[in-house]
Amino acid sequence: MKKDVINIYDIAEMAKVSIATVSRVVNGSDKVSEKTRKKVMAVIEEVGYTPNVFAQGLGLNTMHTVGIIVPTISDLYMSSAVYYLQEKLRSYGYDCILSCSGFELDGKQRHVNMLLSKHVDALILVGSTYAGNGEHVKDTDYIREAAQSVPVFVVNGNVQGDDVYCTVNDDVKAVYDVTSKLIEQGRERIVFLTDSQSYSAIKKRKGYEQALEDHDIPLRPELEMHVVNRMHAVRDQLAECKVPFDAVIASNDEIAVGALKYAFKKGLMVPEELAVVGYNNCSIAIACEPELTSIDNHIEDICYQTVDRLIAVIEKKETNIEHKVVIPCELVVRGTTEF
Amino acid sequence: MKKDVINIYDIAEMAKVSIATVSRVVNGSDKVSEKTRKKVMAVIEEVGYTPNVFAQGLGLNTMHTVGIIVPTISDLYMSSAVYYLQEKLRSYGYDCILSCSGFELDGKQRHVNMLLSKHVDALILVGSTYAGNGEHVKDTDYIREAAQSVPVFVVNGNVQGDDVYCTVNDDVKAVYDVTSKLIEQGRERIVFLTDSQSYSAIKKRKGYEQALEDHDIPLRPELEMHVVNRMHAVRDQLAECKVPFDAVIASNDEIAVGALKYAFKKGLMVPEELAVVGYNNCSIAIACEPELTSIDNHIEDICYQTVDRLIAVIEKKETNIEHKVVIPCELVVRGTTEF
DNA sequence: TTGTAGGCGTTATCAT
DNA sequence: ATGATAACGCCTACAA
Repeated sequence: MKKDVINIYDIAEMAKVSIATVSRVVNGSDKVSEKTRKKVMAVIEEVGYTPNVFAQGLGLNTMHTVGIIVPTISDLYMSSAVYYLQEKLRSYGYDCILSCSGFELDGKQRHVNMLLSKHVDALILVGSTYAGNGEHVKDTDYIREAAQSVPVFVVNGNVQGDDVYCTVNDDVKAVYDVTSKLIEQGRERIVFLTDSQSYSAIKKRKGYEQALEDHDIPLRPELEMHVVNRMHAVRDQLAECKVPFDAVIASNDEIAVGALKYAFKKGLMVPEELAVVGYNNCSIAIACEPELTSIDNHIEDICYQTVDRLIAVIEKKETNIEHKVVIPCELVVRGTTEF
Repeated sequence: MKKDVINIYDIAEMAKVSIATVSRVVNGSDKVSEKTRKKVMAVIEEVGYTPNVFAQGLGLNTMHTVGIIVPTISDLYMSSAVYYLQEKLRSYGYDCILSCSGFELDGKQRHVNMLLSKHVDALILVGSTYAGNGEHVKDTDYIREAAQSVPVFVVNGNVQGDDVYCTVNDDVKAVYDVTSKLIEQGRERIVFLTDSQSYSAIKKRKGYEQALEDHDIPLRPELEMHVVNRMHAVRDQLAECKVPFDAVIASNDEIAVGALKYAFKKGLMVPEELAVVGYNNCSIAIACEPELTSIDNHIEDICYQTVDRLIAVIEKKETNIEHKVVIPCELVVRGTTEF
């Protein structure tokens, strides 16, 4: 019982004009008399004609679609990023094909190629995992290669290359500032927790280390811990830490809540005996008690910035688009610190 | 610096065969001699040829793409559903176009039509919001209309119609069972909290009311509260409740955590003085303290069921596909109840 | 202002 | 087993 698909010839016939004229009307050309336009529009409205996107795509080699790749969408940070991206893209008339690549290089490459073969107009990679860890430049070669076909935009990661555009947070400063605040309140044994070696994790660590140095506090390797991104795992890993500590800075809110659970289990007062700072300011930050002080990365701004530049590149063919835009973070103070 | 796009004619020329033969090789036809196949494949590999999807789409009228519509992706329930859906679809060689429609009828209709005009092979609507509230059958007419063009699959919602397929949870039973358990432990004043009038909210309420009735406990309208889906709002709304209560069943985990925050503010012991049960068993359920007893809806199963049937319908043209599949829920017991 | 015709890259139906 | 050719539906010079 499929609806009969009607095409431009049908409209042309019904309106007693040529298909060229119908095409002009549909595409808003000004070379059509008002009278014919009205006539054609009437027919189009009546039968509810929409141009066949495949045929359009074939000729123009674009379907007004951009590919969005995330490691996983099942994560509050990623999903809100995708939300803002697709909302903004849609406002410009673009659809998004979503693809979850996982965290492995192999998967990333495969998914990039799959989307390229779909002739998307641009590619957006969401998450600092796509920026590699800075050690092996080769790990991001596939991005530069993709950018030879289509402009690539990286959200929260920095990758250098022609036609590669990045939007990142000022993570170094954000962590530097909050670490300094903790130090100035007398905390000296501050734990830094992260679950990856990604671009943004590295920046956060840098801010942490820089703040310690600038306050003449020796770095203690035991306090920089690599953890698994699950709350209970973090709690248990902290319990095994041999040295005492009085504050925790985590690279995301889940990990921070893990630290909170550690405090709860140990019977430590938060924030008096242990201060905790999270990252991303997602809804988990207000689900716990006390509620979590967290660094908000203004993901909405990042996404809008990204899409605006994307449109400028692919539609207006603007050539002087910034390759790297930095969005500031904001410290949202709640109950797990004494700020 | 775009890469030169090479097409089937180029391959044909380089391999000294006709385009028809190239097409056969690409599509794995068995009417090609092993020798020519080798020859053509060699050329294809060498130059890295991939068929133009637009041209394929134009001829076959499909691009192996399904449209997924969610009210918002920025929600743990929706995002994990989308994760499982797209993962499974991709394993079958299908891509997904994602679309966030909001909760209003108007937006839903618009987004459905937009995806239809993209000639997706099927449509998946995620969330019971698409099932209407059961009062106005007209509210789901747009779904039946869409199903005239393409099969429609509803995740967690029940809509009747030709070529409309639904996968839902056994919400009535899940809530009935947990309510009964609470009653059997001596709780008599059980609050039921929901933020919508959706299909699944209605089923949950039904389970709640049925359990009370079966245990000869009078329904109290004051205890069935409609709340805003934000933790602090729930907390404050509960604080204004005039009648006492000793248990809360919430239609999602955020709302349940709101109840937890109410207890914390009032200084009530959980679960001794107030038991709390959430729904969806998302990561928020383990972020709070005590951790939340929650009803797990096995969203992974729902999604896999959905995609399996989708493939059966659109590829194998099977005709005896179940229009409604029910997946059981599972009660995950944690610290907010005395089960 | 309007119409004609060629091209976009496949797939599929014929012949051969 | 292979090749020639007609769709598929649209856009857009170029002609009128």
